[in-house]
Amino acid sequence: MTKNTAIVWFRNDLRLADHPALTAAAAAHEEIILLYVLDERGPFARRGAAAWWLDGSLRSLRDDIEARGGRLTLRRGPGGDIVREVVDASGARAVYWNRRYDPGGIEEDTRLKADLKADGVDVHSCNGSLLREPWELETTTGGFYKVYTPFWRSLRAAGPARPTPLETPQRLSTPGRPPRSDDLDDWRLTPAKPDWASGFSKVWSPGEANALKRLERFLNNAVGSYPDDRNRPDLEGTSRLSPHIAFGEISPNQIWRATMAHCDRHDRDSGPADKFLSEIAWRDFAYNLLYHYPDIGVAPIKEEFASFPWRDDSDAFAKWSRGRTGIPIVDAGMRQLWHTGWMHNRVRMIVASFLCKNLLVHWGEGERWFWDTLVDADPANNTASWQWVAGSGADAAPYFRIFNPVTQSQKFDPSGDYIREFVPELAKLQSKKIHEPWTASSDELRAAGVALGKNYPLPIVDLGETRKRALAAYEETRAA
DNA sequence: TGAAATGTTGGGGCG
DNA sequence: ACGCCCCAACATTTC
Repeated sequence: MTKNTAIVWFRNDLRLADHPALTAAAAAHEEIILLYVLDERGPFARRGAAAWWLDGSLRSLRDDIEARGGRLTLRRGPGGDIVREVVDASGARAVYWNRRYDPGGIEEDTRLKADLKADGVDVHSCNGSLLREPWELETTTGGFYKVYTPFWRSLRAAGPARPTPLETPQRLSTPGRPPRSDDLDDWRLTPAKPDWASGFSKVWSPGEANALKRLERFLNNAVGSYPDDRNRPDLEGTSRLSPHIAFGEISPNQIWRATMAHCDRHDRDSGPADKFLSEIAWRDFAYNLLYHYPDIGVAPIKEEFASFPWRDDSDAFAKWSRGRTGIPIVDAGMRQLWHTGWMHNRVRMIVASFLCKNLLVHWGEGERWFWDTLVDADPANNTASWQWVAGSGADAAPYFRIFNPVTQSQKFDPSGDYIREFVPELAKLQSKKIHEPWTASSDELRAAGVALGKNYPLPIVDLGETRKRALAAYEETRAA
């Protein structure tokens, strides 16, 4: 008869180390079906830039599984239905997965779990992607945290749920007749005709092994200066782990332990480690918010924003999304996003503030653009961060906190080298003028080969006027 | 994880 | 020597 077989359903946890669902399944079952389902439904389906990453991540996972004697089964369709099919076809007695926290994912997992249990199939759901589950950390009054700083204090005191990361299973035994699998090439996750991802592979290497290398490199080279350099888009001051984390090629738990161990050995004070881990913890905080505010992706947390006078301005949005606003730091960020699938976090705040406040375009427009163009698109981070910038989120920046993109640019890209990299038409301008080329003299512009309105746009809005307009709009909704 | 407006202080030029 | 003004530089408040 059939052996004691289990299914491990991979989702945003494309790794073999520190994978609680896999470890539990491997410990209890002779044979494991390792399943990934490409599900194109819902607001958080992988597409665009993230689909490019998914392709690389799955290739890496497949190779790592095969190196351990297993097989990765690839299927396409509604996730729950496909898992059900594979259970029925294989006679598997149990299904293991690491939890999701978005409302659609929770609903699907809950229904599937009930269905399978009713038919005598065991289901085990695990925490594979958070330091602590959203229901684990409570305020002293028994509620969930809505403000980051106390959340972080609580999480830091608690530490991650698993004291040490789980080992990679040495041997993965797949049934002799494994389930039918799609061919990854047939999914065509990478672009062909206009290959907009040609720049991605120069910057990124998806996969679990590369995630670990990236972490190692960051710890050895940059974590010490992280508190100073993390806001500098012109430097390699950040870990650039975000896409690896978003696809679960590495867990926050692994990052926590490795960072602590490294800094114990190398750093007198724990300042850099603490600063870095507090940024990792923002992701946990975003999942905490997504879990407790399931409609964070569609509705403002602060209710007064329901009546905010957002503007419908497809022309301005088009210029923003393609990096043609005439504000150099904004255009540099949006072009970095388009060409590399990633944007420095400081610049994300600047371009988002510009969209929501200077252009008064609804944060949801930006959220969707980021979802399609970021390789690190994350359901919790993306929605929570956009609401944070817009001012409508929990613990959001006060609405009147409006960035001046020129000031931000001068402060965080002092030499202008970040702008020069992504807005080459301005490269010859002096550092003093590159942040606001409209203030340069006609001689300076001519010498730099810049013709405003011709080869680089004039600013599409006046920063001072739109700032006042945003404050007035906020005042309006607050009064209402 | 702001920016701008407004207020305060203190050094220096100058009559 | 003194008062006056100017204006950085810094601090506070306001949005």
